[in-house]
Amino acid sequence: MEMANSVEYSSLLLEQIPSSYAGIFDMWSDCEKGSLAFMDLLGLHDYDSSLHDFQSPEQLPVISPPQPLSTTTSTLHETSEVLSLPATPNSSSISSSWADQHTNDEQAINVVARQDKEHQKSKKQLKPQKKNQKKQKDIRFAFITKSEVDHLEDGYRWRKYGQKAVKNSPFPRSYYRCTYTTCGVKKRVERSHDDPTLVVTTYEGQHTHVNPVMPRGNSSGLQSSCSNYYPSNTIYDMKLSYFQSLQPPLNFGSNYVHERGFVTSHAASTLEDHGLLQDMVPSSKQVKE
DNA sequence: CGGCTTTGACCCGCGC
DNA sequence: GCGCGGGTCAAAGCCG
Repeated sequence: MEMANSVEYSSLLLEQIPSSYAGIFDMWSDCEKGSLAFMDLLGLHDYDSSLHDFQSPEQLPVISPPQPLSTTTSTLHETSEVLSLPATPNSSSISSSWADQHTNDEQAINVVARQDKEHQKSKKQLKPQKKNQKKQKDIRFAFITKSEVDHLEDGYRWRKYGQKAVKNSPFPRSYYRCTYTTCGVKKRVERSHDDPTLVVTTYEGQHTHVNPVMPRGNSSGLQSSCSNYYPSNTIYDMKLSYFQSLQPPLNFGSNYVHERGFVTSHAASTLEDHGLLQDMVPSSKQVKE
C-alpha cells in the first residue's frame, strides 16, 4: 500500500532524470512547501531498514557520469573549479576540502527516491523534543557517490558524533551533525558492502542557516525559495539544480547556473558558454528530453 | 584552547 | 522478556 506509492513515486521521478545528467542523483521536492520527499537509495545493503524495500541496485537505472570526470587528481581539482568552490576550500574549520576528498574519486551514480513513511518508526527518542522533531518533517534524501573518501564535502560543516558497525557490512556507518548551533541536520555516511567504491550519504533535516563556507552572492530565486539552507555548491547544488530542471517555478537564471558551476540538462541547452562546465554537461546526444 | 574525532556505553524499537 | 541492531551521548584524546 504505502510501499506501492513509494515505488510509484520513485519511478516517476526516475523517469525524469536525464540519463546523462551530470552528477545529480536525487531529487529534492519543493522546499518551500515543506513537502520534501524522502530520497533514498536502495539496495546497497541493510543500510537502513527503511530504505531497502523496493529495488536492488541492479534494477536501478544507472546514470553514467559525464565523460570528463576522470579519476585523476588533476581532473578532480578541475572539477572543484568547475563547481566554483571558494578560493580557500581548505578552511581548517572544514573537516576536509572538496579537493582533498575527491582525490581519485569519481562522480556518482544513481538515485532512487521514495517517501519515507518508515522513518517515523524512528530510533532513539531520548527527549520528547527529538521525538517531535522526528515526527514533524523528516526531510531526508540520499545519494550514492563513487568515491574513495567517505565524507564528501557539501559546503557545510559537520561534526562526527558517532560511528557504528553495520550489520553484514565490513564498513562502518558514520554519523555527522551540522555544527551550526540551531541546525539539527544530520547525515549518515557509509560504504556499500557490495561495491566499496560507492559511498551512501543520507541527509536528514533541513539546514536553518546559510552555508557557512560559501556566502556566495545571492543568486536569485533559489535564495528566496529554498532560502537559507541551500549550500553553495557540490551535492546540494546538484540536487537543487536538478530539481530546478524539473520544476521551473524557482527562478533559476542562467547566471545562477553558470555561477554555480552546475548545469542541468535543462539549463545546458540554453547555455552557450560553459567553459569548464562543459565537462559537466552531458553531450546533446545523451540528453534525453 | 577550541574544535573535532574516537569509541565505549547507553537507550530504544523491534522481532522472536 | 530477551537479544539484537541502530542511533546517540559524552568523556577522552588528538590536532592545529
